[in-house]
Amino acid sequence: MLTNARLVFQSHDHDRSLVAALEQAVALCAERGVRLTSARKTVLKLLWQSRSPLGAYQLQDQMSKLSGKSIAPPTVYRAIEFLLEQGLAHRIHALNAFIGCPFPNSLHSNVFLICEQCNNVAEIADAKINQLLKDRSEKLNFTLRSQSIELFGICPKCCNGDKHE
Amino acid sequence: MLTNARLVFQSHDHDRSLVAALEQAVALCAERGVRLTSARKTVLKLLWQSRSPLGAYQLQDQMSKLSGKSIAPPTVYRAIEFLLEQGLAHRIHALNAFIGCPFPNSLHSNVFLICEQCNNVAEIADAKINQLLKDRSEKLNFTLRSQSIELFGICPKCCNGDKHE
DNA sequence: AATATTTTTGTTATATTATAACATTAATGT
DNA sequence: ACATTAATGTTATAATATAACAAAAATATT
Repeated sequence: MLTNARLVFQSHDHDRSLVAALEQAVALCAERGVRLTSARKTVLKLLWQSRSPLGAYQLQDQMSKLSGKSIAPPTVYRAIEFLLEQGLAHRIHALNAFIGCPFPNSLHSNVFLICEQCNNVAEIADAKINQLLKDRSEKLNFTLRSQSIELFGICPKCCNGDKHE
Repeated sequence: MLTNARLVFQSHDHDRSLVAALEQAVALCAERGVRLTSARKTVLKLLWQSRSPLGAYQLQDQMSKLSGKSIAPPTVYRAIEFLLEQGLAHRIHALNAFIGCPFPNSLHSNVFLICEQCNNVAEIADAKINQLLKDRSEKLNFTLRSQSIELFGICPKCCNGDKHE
């Protein structure tokens, strides 16, 4: 099982993972011949800086502040669209919000652990989960193409009495 | 594994399952001492009549037509809220749409098979899936409280060349 | 380098989904 | 019958997302 849960649900050097994630994104885009433009990079950076998912309009606010000029929704949504296509970000459907993907180059399962208290989100990539869902689908002659698995609960940090963050 | 997939993804006597579902809902609400009012019943009926999930504004349209008067969004959303609370309907987050629950009185897992072609949705309740997700969560000290599992793909009916419905 | 082509961004407007707040009506309990 | 609670009606608006077209920037072509 691949996960960033221990990282996300604990204090850690967030700046370092941000830098690493951005470097990886740059490399991946170069490799694929797609353009990680400045708007796209900014959105990715903002998503990474936040441990919890950000909505499009939160991103819009932050981008406006950063750039000093007003940013329209389509700008944000286009950047998000690109990042989703490239697997650099994920959409959390239950929250209408977005989050940076911690392992963009691995085949993974879109399994998210969402803390209802601090709103932090960790991702799991687990072969067994994938296999089981594939098995169940096949049994019903359903051809599985993609999945969205959102688990809600309380993260270890919040469980231990920490009030917020 | 409990599922309505074979039913949903095949031709079947839809009216009969509708009647059965409504009867069960009436019984359940009586048992719990909550009121299945006419608005709520209408929404449940509409959700059941449709094999694919309906959005709030689709429900609004249909309710308006049925009643001959215009229905405002809050009316629809309140009915939906009630049905969700009672476990008589589910929200499909990825579609912002709602569907009747085929087994409202069983502890189940909120696993949905969503056909990308005909939009029909089947539900699975599977102990093994639940257990596995619980295990993974526990391993990461994450206290699982609820889940939303949405699987996208092609249902057997559409796979066999049927174009729509 | 100049031009054509493609891709990305800007801009305006609007569609879609969802809820807040308060008035009214209906159901239930006393 | 009256008080209380629950549900619905009504109006307005918030929050999320996209369509359509113009402008600019990057890339490819000559």
